[in-house]
Parts: sequence; structure tokens; C-alpha cells
Amino acid sequence: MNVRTLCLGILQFSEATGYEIKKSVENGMFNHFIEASYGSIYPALTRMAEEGLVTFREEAQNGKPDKKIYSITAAGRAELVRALSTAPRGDKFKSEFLFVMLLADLLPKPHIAAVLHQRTEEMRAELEAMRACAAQGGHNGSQFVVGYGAAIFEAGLRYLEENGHMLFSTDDAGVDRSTLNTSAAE
Amino acid sequence: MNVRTLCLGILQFSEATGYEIKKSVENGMFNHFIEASYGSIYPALTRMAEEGLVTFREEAQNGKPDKKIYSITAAGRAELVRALSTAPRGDKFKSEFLFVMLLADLLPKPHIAAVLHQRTEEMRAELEAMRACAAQGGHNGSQFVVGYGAAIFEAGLRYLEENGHMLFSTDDAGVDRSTLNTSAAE
DNA sequence: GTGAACATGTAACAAGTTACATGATTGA
DNA sequence: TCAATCATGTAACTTGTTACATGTTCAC
Repeated sequence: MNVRTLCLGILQFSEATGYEIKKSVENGMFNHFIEASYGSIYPALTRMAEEGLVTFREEAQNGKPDKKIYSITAAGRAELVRALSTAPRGDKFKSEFLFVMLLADLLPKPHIAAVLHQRTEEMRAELEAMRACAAQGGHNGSQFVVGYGAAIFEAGLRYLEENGHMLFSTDDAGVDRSTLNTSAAE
Repeated sequence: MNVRTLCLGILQFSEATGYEIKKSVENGMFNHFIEASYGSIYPALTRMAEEGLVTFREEAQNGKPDKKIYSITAAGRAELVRALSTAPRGDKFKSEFLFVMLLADLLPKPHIAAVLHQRTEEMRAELEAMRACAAQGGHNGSQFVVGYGAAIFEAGLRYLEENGHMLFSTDDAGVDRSTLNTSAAE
């Protein structure tokens, strides 16, 4: 999924400026599974306006550049539906944190403890933010999506709390050379 | 985290060819939070060999190109530790599936049902593969990491099973225009 | 005899991020 | 007075993916 579709999806909820789109992706209800920067949002909006997928009206401002408030058009909605209709690709999850934990043996234990603690706190904060969003309600889709995020974060957090100690038990046989490449499919 | 660090981390477990690194990232125990393609692995390995972070011995093969079996060096290990010591960036989760669910209103219900069903089956399969990996054991780090993945997938799967129906209830007030951009921090 | 697995490598391309440029206002 | 928020936009840069090139063996 590209930034274009992302913008169309957000504009489907309500008209917005590029700035607002960025903010809603950064702090809003969906920040846990979506991402985009100004450098990709602004060009996408400009191009889609040329193509008739969105329109905008300008609002003059004091000092700041004119505000461009974008709305999705019928053509844009059609394009959005088309994009949403192709089978979604599998979820992508990338975690530097887990990679560090995987190789925890190589690092001093106090450092591991610190990293673990910090990640726990981050997740606690994110979960709380999500629950606050969930409490505000919204339509079916957003409730479902926020609920999913909360479920995942809860599970992750609980796992860290209950299993973090694994990284410190002194079963120091070094790394296991036999099972790394073994997949269940083999 | 870049492909270089990724390769060093895997070589820390055991020597391997570029091909094997790719496979272990694709099907191995850690495929749920790591990713890399041949097009990034091979150049990384070549360059790191030039820099002395890894070494390799060649094994002649019939028909196939010579096998290059890479090992991490002391310098490589130092570089790995250095890379692992900088604070890990927050986890990144991207989900086209959730984005489609967010906008489920726009699509025919049978289609949503199909997408939901497919994602459920995919996750069920992935979870099973992960549990098989977990059963094989491994050192602390890998157990922790595989366990984390399993916990997350279990939670996600359970959520889909228990809440999928939300997307079909006929509370058709359209999309909610008021709560989209509202973050908990505001 | 057809496709998958094995095995390496490159070049063109895609997509997005970072950093910069500009500048008023507002709160700590 | 210093940082943050509001507001748009561009250009250079990173990073990695996709597709191609090559060729054998093995299982169905």
C-alpha cells in the first residue's frame, strides 16, 4: 500500500490538510499500523489533485503558507475502492528490540535490563494511549482496528513482564548452532 | 537496523552462505520480525568481507556457483556489539489488512468476510509454524523471541475470531467525522 | 518434462526519508 | 528566549526490492 491510498483512506473520513494527515498518522488512532512523512504526503496530494482524485480549497493565513484543505472526489473514492479490493499483503512486523534480545548473550546484562525496561515502558504508554482512543468510540472499522492494536500490545506487554527474566538466567551454553535455520516447514 | 547487522547477527549463530541467510530469514525462527532479499544480502556480505568483518571459504560445486561459506570475525563481532548497543528504534508494524478493515464500509460484505477469513487462516498457519519452532528449543534468546512472536500471534488470532463480527453489524452511520484525528495526548 | 531447490550476483528501479527553506505565533 | 506548533514544499539521498542472467539436480 502506498501513500496515495493512505491519503485517500484518511480523506474518506474527513477533509484535511497535508499537515493534518501527517498528524493523524503520527498521533491518531491508527499510528500503530500506518506511517508516512511530509516528504511523501505533500507530493502525493499534489499529484492526486492534478489527476482529479482529490480537490482542495485554499484558506489564507497570517504568516503561515495558505492552508490547502483537501477532499476526496468520486473518482478518488473509486480509486480507493479499487486499491482496497486487491488482496492485502501480509502484515509486516520489524523489531530491532527483538533482534537485540535474540543476541542478548553478547551484551552486558545491565544493558539488556535497561533496554527491556525501556521497551516495557514504551509499550505501556502506547497501550494506554490506545485505550483512551478506544474509549472515544468511532465507527465499526476504527473500533475494530484500535481494538486489534490494544489486544496485540496487551499480549506483548504481558509477555515481556512474565518472560523477561529468561534473558538473565545463566544457562550460558552460548548460542545454539543446530536449530537456527530449522523451519517448521522442513 | 540494516542488512549488514542482520547478517552479522545470523553469522554469530553459525557460519552460513548468503543463500542460507536468506532462507533462515524467510522460513526460520525469526521470519516474523526480520526481512531481507538476495539483492541486499549478497552485496552486504561482499563488502563486509572486504572490510574484514567476515571471512569466507569457497567450496566448489557441480554446476552451481561455488559456495561461499561466511564466518564472522573478531572485528565483525565488535561491530555487531557496537550496532546492538545503540538503543533499538521502536517496533514497526505495518498492516494493509487493518487498513482494509478500517474502511470496510466501502467494500461489499462478502469480500470483507473473505479477507478476514484468509487472514485468519494465514495467522493460524504462521502460529503453528512458530510453535513447532518453539518446541525445538534453542538458547535463551531464541526462545524468548519465538515465544514473543507466538504470544502476539495468539492474541491477534483470538481477536479476529472473537471480534470479526464487528465488521458486519449494520450500524451504518457511515464514517465518524469527529474522532479520527483525536489522539490520547491531546 | 516441469517445477522447485540449490547458488551467486548485478543493474535498474521504486519508494520513501531526511534535511533544508521560510516564517508567524504561543506557551514555558 | 527557546522550543513547539502550525503549514507547505523540494531535492538529495538511502535503502532495499524486483527482475534478470546462468545452470545443475532431484522429485513427482
